[in-house]
Amino acid sequence: MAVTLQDVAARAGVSAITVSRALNHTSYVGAETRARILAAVAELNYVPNAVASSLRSSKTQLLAFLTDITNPFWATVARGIEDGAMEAGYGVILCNTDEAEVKEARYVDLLLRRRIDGFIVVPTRASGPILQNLKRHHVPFVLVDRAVPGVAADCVRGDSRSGAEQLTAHLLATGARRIGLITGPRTVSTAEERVAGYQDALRAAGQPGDESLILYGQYTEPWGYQATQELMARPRPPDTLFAANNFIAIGVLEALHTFGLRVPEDVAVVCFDDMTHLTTARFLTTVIQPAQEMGRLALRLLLARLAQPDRAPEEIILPVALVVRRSCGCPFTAGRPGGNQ
Amino acid sequence: MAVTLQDVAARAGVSAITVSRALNHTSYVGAETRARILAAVAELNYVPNAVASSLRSSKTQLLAFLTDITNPFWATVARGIEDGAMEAGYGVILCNTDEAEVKEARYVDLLLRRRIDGFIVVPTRASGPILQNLKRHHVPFVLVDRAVPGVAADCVRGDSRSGAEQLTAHLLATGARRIGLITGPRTVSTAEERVAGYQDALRAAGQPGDESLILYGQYTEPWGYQATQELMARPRPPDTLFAANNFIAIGVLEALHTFGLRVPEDVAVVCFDDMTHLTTARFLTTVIQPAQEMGRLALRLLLARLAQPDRAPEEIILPVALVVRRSCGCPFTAGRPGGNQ
DNA sequence: CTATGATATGACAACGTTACCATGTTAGCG
DNA sequence: CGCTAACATGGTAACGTTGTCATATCATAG
Repeated sequence: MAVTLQDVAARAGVSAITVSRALNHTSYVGAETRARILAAVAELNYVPNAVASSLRSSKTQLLAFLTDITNPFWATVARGIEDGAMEAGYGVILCNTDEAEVKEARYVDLLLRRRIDGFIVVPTRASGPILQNLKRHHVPFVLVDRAVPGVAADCVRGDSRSGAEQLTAHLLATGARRIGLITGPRTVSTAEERVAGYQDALRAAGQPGDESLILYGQYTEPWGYQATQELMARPRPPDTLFAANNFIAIGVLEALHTFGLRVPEDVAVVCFDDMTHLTTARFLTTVIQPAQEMGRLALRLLLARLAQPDRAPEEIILPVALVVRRSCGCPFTAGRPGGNQ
Repeated sequence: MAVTLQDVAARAGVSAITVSRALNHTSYVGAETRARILAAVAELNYVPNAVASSLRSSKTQLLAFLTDITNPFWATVARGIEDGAMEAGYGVILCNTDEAEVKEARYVDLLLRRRIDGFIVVPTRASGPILQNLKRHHVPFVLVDRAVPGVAADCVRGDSRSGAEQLTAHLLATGARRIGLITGPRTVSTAEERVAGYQDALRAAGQPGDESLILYGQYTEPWGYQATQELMARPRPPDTLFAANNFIAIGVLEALHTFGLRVPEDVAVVCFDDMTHLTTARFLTTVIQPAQEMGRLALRLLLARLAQPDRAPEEIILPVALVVRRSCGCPFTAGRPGGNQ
């Protein structure tokens, strides 16, 4: 049915290996021969069979990115990965894990069978066993955004702690008294790091800090909504809300809206992660992480490891940027309604 | 290096084929033998090699979804596809085409080499040649959201025309006089269908309709922004803006904001496509398309075609739903600030 | 008691490519 | 002029699985 190397070879009057070499530039091939081969390829409409090639060479030239691509932040990271991968001759399989270990494990299994060359993973703390599994099978992987305790691996992440500290310090400097922090699950390192940064800033400002203002939950909109309701219903509600990621921020804004509270007049709001191309984003004071860059670097680490499997694990911590816009209600933004960015 | 069927077979004291059959439930295997095989698999940590399997059986059990996954709408469709695929034993490769034919073509090429079993594509009109290429290679595909003239294929799409008509009729019924329509590129069928629906409604209302109020462009935020600026700067600006998709809507809102115009007090805004979990969404009057359902159905069509390659092309047109919220400024929404949904 | 079909296992070859080894030709160099 | 190295091409086998054909046992039906 399908056209094979043999067919092309026959048509060009050479052997199959020569055709392979011509197409893969893997050895010398005479100029004239090459021309004849290319002609035959075009005439027969030959499409190389990567499956056979992979079997023989035990390289699939495929990488996988496991994350919740529903979140535009990760979609952007994916973009960074993809661009670089394409350039290096790799394809990328994007897998929607929904941050659920069950789906994650299932995908890893599926991809191991497919003999994927390498993984880029946005892990949770529960990913440990899954990553160990990858190690056992000697499949290289790189972590993005989050560290996993007990797993030494290449990793690219933003400086959550410092970012949260900057954000909190800014709030304190411009008059915030009680800052509610709505963060993600304890199983995710960034959730705790952002808490740590928040506490760093309070400590530096000589404030005691009220433990009850810190709510752990999920990195989701419903959690932002629910936590806001809870915080604002208290006898002494916070005057400022710090959402630990973009989805939480959306829930926060929504909840405040239903309460009839204005931002920033009644309550100031800030968040972590940006949501480029979302109206709310141009309004929110936030800490921006270089998403695309993150992807690009993760890919670079993975390629490096593919080339040299036994190199020492490398951890890249990317600087983050505080972007002050209107939602925190501070006076510094007067005159630039759209915020910068 | 890696454990193979042979190794497992040796350990279990049977032949390789028996192991294959035991694992794939593809023929009779004695209960005791199966147990021994499964034990051997576990002890040796055997992971089947799908590459070899694919080569032999000429089925990869892989599907691809080509679209701009950066758009949450498509990410949701992807979810629908994935869920069903997983269930049917297929993996899905998500590919970010950015709606650019160059990337689309490159991916198709890549995936044809990999002998993907089938494609689900969100095409543009320029996709014609690419789809013809798929046909030439007898690789099944299904279109989503958009028809491509001259290409007979399975297709799932929303009823854009009717949706746009409903939306426009609602606006006219509640007092809109001049409705600016900011739509996508002429190369995308939905962009024109939404225009057609808009015109249907005007005609039905006995209104002449002002051609200059219809602006074709891109399905992107910058275009929404730019088009809004242009429309609102005119001597007789529209009193209502109809954004033909979610990204455009975001640009529209942003532009109005920089103009200092309030929604809906100064200008009413409606759009097509929903943005679940976005604050702006709960505020916008919109036409909702069942994204996840769309994906699920597209997958079902593809599976049907895989099972029976020569069946007649099927086109599924999904009903869409008008959801009235606050942004259109009509009185019907009084008392439900959050809108429904 | 034999025919029939369900049960259970195996041998062999093939899928389409590339790794490895081999061979020959030509050009350059001492 | 013989020797090395770059250039050019081919043969054979192997990657790990499964399609196809073959064989054997056993129970049940006629």
